[in-house]
Amino acid sequence: MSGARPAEPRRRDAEASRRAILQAALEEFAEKGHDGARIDEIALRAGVSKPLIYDYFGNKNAVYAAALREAYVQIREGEEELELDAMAPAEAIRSLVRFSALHFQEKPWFITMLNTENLRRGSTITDLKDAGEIQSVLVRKLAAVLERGAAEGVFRSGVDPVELYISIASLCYFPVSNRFTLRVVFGCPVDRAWMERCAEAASEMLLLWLAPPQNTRKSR
Amino acid sequence: MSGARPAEPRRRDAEASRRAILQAALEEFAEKGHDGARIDEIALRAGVSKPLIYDYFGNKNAVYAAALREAYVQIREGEEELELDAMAPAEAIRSLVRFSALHFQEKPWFITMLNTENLRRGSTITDLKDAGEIQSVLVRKLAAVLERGAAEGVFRSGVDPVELYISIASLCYFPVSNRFTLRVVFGCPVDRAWMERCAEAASEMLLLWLAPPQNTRKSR
Amino acid sequence: MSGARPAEPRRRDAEASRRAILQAALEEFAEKGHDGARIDEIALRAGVSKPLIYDYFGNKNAVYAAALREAYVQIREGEEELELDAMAPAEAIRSLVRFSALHFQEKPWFITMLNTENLRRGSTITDLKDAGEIQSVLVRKLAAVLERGAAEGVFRSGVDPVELYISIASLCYFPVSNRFTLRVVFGCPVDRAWMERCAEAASEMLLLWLAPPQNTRKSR
Amino acid sequence: MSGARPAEPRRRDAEASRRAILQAALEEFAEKGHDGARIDEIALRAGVSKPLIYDYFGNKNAVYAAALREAYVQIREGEEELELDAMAPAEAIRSLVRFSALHFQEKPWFITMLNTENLRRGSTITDLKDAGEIQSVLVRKLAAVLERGAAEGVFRSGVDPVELYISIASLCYFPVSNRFTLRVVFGCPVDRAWMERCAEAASEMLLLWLAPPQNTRKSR
DNA sequence: AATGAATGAGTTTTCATTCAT
DNA sequence: TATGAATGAAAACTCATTCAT
Repeated sequence: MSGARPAEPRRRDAEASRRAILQAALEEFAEKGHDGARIDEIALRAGVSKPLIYDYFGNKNAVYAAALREAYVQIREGEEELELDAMAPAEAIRSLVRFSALHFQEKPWFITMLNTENLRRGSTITDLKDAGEIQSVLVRKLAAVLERGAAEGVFRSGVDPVELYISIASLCYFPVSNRFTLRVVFGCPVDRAWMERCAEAASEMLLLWLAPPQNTRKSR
Repeated sequence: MSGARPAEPRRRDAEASRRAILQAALEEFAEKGHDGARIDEIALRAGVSKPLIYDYFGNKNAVYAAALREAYVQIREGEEELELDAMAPAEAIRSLVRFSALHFQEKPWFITMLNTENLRRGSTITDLKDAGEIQSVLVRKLAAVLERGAAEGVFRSGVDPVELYISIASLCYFPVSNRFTLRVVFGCPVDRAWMERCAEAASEMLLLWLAPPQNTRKSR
Repeated sequence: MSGARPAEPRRRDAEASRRAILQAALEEFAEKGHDGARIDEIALRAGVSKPLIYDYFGNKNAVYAAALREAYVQIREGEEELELDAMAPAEAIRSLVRFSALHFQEKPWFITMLNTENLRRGSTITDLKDAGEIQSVLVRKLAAVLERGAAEGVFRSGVDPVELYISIASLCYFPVSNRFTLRVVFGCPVDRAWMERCAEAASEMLLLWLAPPQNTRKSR
Repeated sequence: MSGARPAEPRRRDAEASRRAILQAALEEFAEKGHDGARIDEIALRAGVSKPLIYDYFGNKNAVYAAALREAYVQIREGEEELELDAMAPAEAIRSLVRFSALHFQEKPWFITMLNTENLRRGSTITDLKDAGEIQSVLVRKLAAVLERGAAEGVFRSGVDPVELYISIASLCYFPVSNRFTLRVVFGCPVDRAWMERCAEAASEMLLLWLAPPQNTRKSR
């Protein structure tokens, strides 16, 4: 029932072993949460023995911390590839919304890791030294887009880039994070097409909100 | 170590014991998640012995299912008290947004229970027979508000009430659900005032989105 | 191979279970030392399950601490039964020496517990609140004997009772504590008879040492 | 590590590694006992890798056996340097007592190794082929001292040198071996000065005991 | 001669659950 | 109705030992 694929052995290659453990941990913690995750299962998924995990990370919490960090690193890598500078402001927003929705859906461990960490009241992320820097890049990019948009007259000015980012994330996060309860409670068909419509609606909503006061609606 | 307050004993009152266990379970599961929750701790919080919990509920999963159901019941009770019919359409929207944001923040167990259940891929809610009905009331109310708004010319027509509800929930859910990571990663001061500004912005955004095509912005 | 006797079960009697665990722990720690002792083995010896041990004591160290305390309690009980007041001073000394030698030999856990605790640099006994009082009774009794002896002119005065006790213990302790190495290195027949000759010699030595300056030897 | 030397023969390196391991093992086993000692820690202390230890010694027990033997070798070396033949009999006794007390205190691994081995019921020393010879030298020297003393009329005759040695060891061993528990239980200030007073008293006691029947006390 | 990489077989500890009253 | 006593099964973690170079 649990996704144990023995994984081919990578013999005597410390760095490869480390990375295998990290990815296995990310998946296991994301699927089961901090307390539901099993070191045994991580070892199985990574194709290594349990003691090796302790050799490399020390204890379960440290493995968890490394997995949490990895979740952030992975989304940051995706965000950094976005070339927002090269796009028209409205297009940049649409692009980021689309990326977020996609990433949340295709790398499901990101959302569940965040939920798990928030359930634990952020006790681990607080200790990750570089957690702050980890997303500052994106905020700076967003600030630039907002400025350009204001200068070009397509956005109103004075929008806080962090607030904008949180709105984007909110609209993309909830439908994915809560897809199982939504399916049961509202009967939503929580599939790819539905998610894309969500992202579409989110872009609409955000661009309306960013539009300058006197502007009439342009919409799609 | 966790917030165990022994609670005064309720002697020989089956219904009271049941309710004490239920509330204790709701808090424990909401604080620690399904796997982190401890039957011992629930017994302690409820001021009863462990075997009593098994007598009443059968096993840990059944206690969890009852707690999950209780979370929905509690929010539905709040929503039913909202007199959306008596308000102007825009006011009704604002009111629901405010209520959602407030409820998420003041009854923190709702969000964490949903996250926990979604981490478990909805395996429990699927079996709750009445889960579907549980929120249909609200959707019907929202549909009525939307119709009234369209009739009065303040909303565009053709808006799906479920989609609207999900958007409302999204904007209110994420900032509360992720408050610990947001604080660390973005340095947000995740307090009451900040949440109210989030709700304010959410209302703005939603009303703009609901506005009919030709309408100019009203804003506050 | 290890001295596991399943022991008859004492069902549903908390105090009896506690005592069974304590005695089993005393024997196991005394035989194997702190790190060699096994909780599994203690459970087996006591005829209870492992979790019960954790219920009652908390963890291995706490079990060890309780066992160490018990070792002292047991020897104190023996010492308290000695009626030194009723004996002539020299007889009291002989009696205490004999008791010590006997106790060391017949309750072998006392010596090995002390050795174990000293190997651990007294890290546990330091935290036992009542460790100090535990032997003060005996020292007071010895002081009385010394005073009586001095008054009667059979002992010199000014002997420190603690120093005397340590000398007694030294002479009785070493031959028992080191019986295995002594047997191999010196070929001593470390049996009951040999131990009694040791105690005899110890008494001689101590009484000579206690004798007042002018006294001529009485000997046996 | 040592840079400017004409390449040393490999055998010398091997021998140095062996000795480093042996001393590291002696210290580790003496500090933690057989079961508390860690091969990892021995490797660390010795500055070599774990597999090297297995190459040289085979397994943990063999390392332990070698360390135990080394403890005896070291004390024998000290005892052999004592020139008991050149001293007056009483002086020889005092000298040996002083040496024992000093050695026990300054080479603390001797006592803890003996205690550890006795905890293990001598299972290792029994297999050391040369354990017996290891201290016979000292016993022969002591026998000679006793004979000289008897001939000179300062000792009574018929004293068993082994019994004498055990008495000496007893009085010097216990206060050092049990210094941690003694400190807590009796409040003894177990420092250098205190130990010297113990040795002093031990010499007194032993010489009184060795004195011939008619002799009056000399004392200091 | 020497070591970094890896693990099998335990050991302590935890926890949902049942027994007996 | 209620609970103190007890445990089987499993989890995190450890450690002597071997592998491969």
